[in-house]
Amino acid sequence: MRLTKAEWQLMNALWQGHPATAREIQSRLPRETNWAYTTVKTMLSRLVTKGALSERKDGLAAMYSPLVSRRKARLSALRSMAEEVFDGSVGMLVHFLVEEENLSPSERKKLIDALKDEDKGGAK
Amino acid sequence: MRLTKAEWQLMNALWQGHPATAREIQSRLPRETNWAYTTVKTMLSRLVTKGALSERKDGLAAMYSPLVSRRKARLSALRSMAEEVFDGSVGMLVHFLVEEENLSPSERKKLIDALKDEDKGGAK
DNA sequence: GAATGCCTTCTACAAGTGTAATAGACTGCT
DNA sequence: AGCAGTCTATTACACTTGTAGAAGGCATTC
Repeated sequence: MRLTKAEWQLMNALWQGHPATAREIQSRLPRETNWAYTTVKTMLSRLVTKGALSERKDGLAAMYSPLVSRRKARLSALRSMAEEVFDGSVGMLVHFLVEEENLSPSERKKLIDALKDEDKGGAK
Repeated sequence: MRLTKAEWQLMNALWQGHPATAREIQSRLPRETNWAYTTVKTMLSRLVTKGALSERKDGLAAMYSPLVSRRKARLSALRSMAEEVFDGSVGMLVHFLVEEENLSPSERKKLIDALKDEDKGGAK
């Protein structure tokens, strides 16, 4: 499931709360994103076709819900990026980030803690 | 400079060593990528147009070189991803990765070391 | 019951991508 | 001189993406 930038914007809006109407979604988009209502609808339909969203009729209007969790979508995006950009190595990706991005001391601390927490989180 | 998957493959091949001819580049592509020579050429031309590569005539044949460093391309890809997928927060991206991906103990160790190395690397 | 407003589906269209065939040039052999 | 091999540039074509207008259906309200 490869999402484009525009699609991420829609999905992000959806994950914020669902089910939601096209109107609601439109209103949740980043301010810069000034899409006509029908543009939003077109995009949403395409996401439905792609299997990323479900569409349920509620009276006249359609209610949309994500069919993939944000977590899974994120994982899959990162995996693709590792694949294409970091010779398939997630480890290298992380390492690059840690080296290149200026993380704040508190962020560093949190990360170190997370890294030390070897086999805790059941959230696998 | 937004690169597509196919374009990353070309660029990766280029960064492996440059300048390089289209033939060389073609031979360095991942095995699964079975592009006709003219396909490679088309892509390369498009990358030249985009400003990602330079093309220099050497006799009949063209030699290509990257105009952006791999590092910069990677940074920019990660920034976009953070933007679109992690509410603009690189920190969140890293954290997500560290939590979700099973890094090997040795990778963890390397990362912790890198994180502790607060103000070392001049490679900023 | 005619106008207003909101929703839906259909259609459109330009730009970007993936993928390549074709045809024209030049090089080197025989 | 002519053929084989290699390059290049041009052209093509289907699919995807971004962006939206148009037209038709139902509800609300004068």
